[in-house]
Amino acid sequence: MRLSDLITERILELLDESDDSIAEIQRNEFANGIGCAPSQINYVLSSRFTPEHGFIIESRRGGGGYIKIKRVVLDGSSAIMHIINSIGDGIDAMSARILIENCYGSGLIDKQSARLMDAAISKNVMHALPPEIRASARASILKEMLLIQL
Amino acid sequence: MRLSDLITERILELLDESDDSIAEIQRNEFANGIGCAPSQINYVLSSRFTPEHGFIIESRRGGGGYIKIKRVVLDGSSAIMHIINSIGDGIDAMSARILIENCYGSGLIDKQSARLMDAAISKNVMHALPPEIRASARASILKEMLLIQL
DNA sequence: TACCTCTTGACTTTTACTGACTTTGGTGTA
DNA sequence: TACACCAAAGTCAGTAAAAGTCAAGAGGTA
Repeated sequence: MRLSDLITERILELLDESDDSIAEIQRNEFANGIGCAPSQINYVLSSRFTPEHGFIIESRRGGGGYIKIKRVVLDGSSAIMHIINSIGDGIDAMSARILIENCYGSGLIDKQSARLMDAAISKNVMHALPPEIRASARASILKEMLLIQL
Repeated sequence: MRLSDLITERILELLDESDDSIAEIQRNEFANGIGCAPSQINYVLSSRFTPEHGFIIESRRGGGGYIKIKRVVLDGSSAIMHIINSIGDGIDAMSARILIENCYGSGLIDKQSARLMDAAISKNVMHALPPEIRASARASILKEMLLIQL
């Protein structure tokens, strides 16, 4: 198993254990418990705990420093509207997948809808389109599909 | 025996051995065990393990990467599989709408799925694509979305 | 022959991980 | 207060480990 997966798992565990959806760690100590370089924690946080994934990070350096990982829960159709607006005219494959995952993770859409969205913008579909219009095609498909979730 | 046949056989074996119909391989290692170029695995996957054949591929690059081959259909005679095969390389807007309606009417898909399919191939989406590829885009989107209903 | 399937290898892109160096905050002391 | 020092976290460039892409050629087959 990858280190980054292990780290992700541990953080999610901490989040699940806490009742306010906040995990607080000390970077060096945490890295030590896992057996990796401290900077690896930053790598995982910046690649998997971004606002797009539905998390907010807050930290402090110096003596008694810490890192707080907060899970933000979106709700309601205003959130969907907000997401639709954030998509803009184009979106790359990775961002789209993360967005769908985040919508599902925060309960805005159900699993079946998430799977259908993934299918609609899947590689097989995009492959049939000219590369230069894929981003905008993804965007418009996603937006249409999110619209009916309102 | 051709390499591609051998590779196909090995993957099918792995699928049969697994109890969840998912074969997970590491491309380089797998290619090495067979004695072929790693890219040959991609060739086999893209020519014989397509959605039309009833498989879904998922992969990840980078350290600890993998390729997952999922068999989504065990019984090629299912109604949805027939419909997927009947779509072909292209479908016009009207036929697509009727097809979705029929799937819903006959209970093959639920209402939410039908609405999402309509949204994914709606006028707004198609409008963003060059006219000459709309039929094929509709077809591939529909096929992908129908596949996950299996 | 002409066409299609296969096969390869060079090159690209993505992801993971580390370590050296930087920045920031807290604490103790003259 | 000012300054030195220590204890954190942050940054970044570099390396390695994967999978993806594509063009070119080989080999069968109608």
